[in-house]
Amino acid sequence: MSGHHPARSRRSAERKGDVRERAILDTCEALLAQKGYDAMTVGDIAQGAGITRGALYFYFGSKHEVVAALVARTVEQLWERSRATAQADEPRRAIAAAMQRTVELWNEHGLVMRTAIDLSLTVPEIGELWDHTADLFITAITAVLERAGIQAGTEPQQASAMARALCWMIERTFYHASQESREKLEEASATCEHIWLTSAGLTT
Amino acid sequence: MSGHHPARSRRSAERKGDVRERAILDTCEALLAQKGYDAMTVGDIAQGAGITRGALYFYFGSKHEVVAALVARTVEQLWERSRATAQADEPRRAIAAAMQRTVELWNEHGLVMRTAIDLSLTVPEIGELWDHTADLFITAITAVLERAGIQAGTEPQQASAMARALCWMIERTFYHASQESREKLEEASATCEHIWLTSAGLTT
DNA sequence: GATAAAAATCGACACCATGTAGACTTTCTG
DNA sequence: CAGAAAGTCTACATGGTGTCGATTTTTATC
Repeated sequence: MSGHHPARSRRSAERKGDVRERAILDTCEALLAQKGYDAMTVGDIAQGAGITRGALYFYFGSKHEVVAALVARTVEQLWERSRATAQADEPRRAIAAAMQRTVELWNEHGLVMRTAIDLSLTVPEIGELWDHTADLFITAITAVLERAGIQAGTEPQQASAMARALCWMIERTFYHASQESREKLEEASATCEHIWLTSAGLTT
Repeated sequence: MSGHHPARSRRSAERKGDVRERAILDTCEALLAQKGYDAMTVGDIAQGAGITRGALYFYFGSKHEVVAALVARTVEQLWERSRATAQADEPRRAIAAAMQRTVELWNEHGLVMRTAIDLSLTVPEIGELWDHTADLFITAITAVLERAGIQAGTEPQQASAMARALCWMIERTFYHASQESREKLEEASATCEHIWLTSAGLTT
């Protein structure tokens, strides 16, 4: 809109391709919601993004790469938010906060997160992304458990192993609940929080 | 070989097709282990079973149907064994027994169970099979929790919801552990058992 | 054990999605 | 404005799925 400013503003740091690339990922996300991964064809994505299949392959080498990039984009947001969250807090409070944050994550990005989980096996790159994400959560949970007095260590009944199991519990429970409704998610969250608290020995 | 017995033994209650069908499922299971679902082609399965693709389609309508039948075959074994297990027992003992049984299940059928989970989304028939299986487990866990004194009901902190979360925890934890090694599975089992016990209020 | 129906098998084909290749057009850059 | 880089297109090659009709084998029956 009416850019009457001097030369410098001409800076097109934003290549046309950057816009297209974003459009592709956006379309991919939308189609994922509409038809699911298998039914979604590369042609569909291209069409949605306003180009042909051939052009799409200029940006991504395969259907897998497209969705991997989508997962990467989403997961990076999660990481940023995780990093931004100070987690030095009293255990009970930390657990409540973590669950609250997780509900938000699944509400906002449930679709892509479910897709990431579903494709972890099929698309190695996505598998790594998701494993890394899980590790972040496991580390965080481990820290809370230890601060709550659970013995540190990797034996079956020590913090590390318990955190892993709790992480998978949350992942799977939210995976299912987020497919149903926000209410189910809230309930699932409450249940997971309760089990986490109990496991941490924080039974009131 | 030299069947000099009377007429009756001639009973071919076993159609040739029954043998083939079994061969197809066996081959499918083997290939699943070798190359995974995506890489495994219908031609591969047919070849392994000693027939051509065309012949395979006489038995099953699609690749999906083949693997769904394989899952069904496996899952029916689980159900039988579940039914055979008397579960009226003191909670602590019941939990230990259940986990023991679950380890055996995953040791024997881990591959097919993982496949079932992976394809639950893609193949509706498999999804139903697995949902039903999960329900059996959830019901069983619920019963144990209630007998251990957890309040019955479906609110977030009551037996039913907790059982669901615990079930998913076990599913996911075993899913990952069974991909690694038997030792990991044992450890995972111990961890899950510990969390289950704690959640049931049976903390020694 | 001959025979007709049913069961099983095959090979060829149509279809569709993926990914590749090369020519062409637009956009940047000096 | 000219050349390079970025972006786009159409056409094609490949490979896997599922269908079809013809054909052979098995099974039941007399």
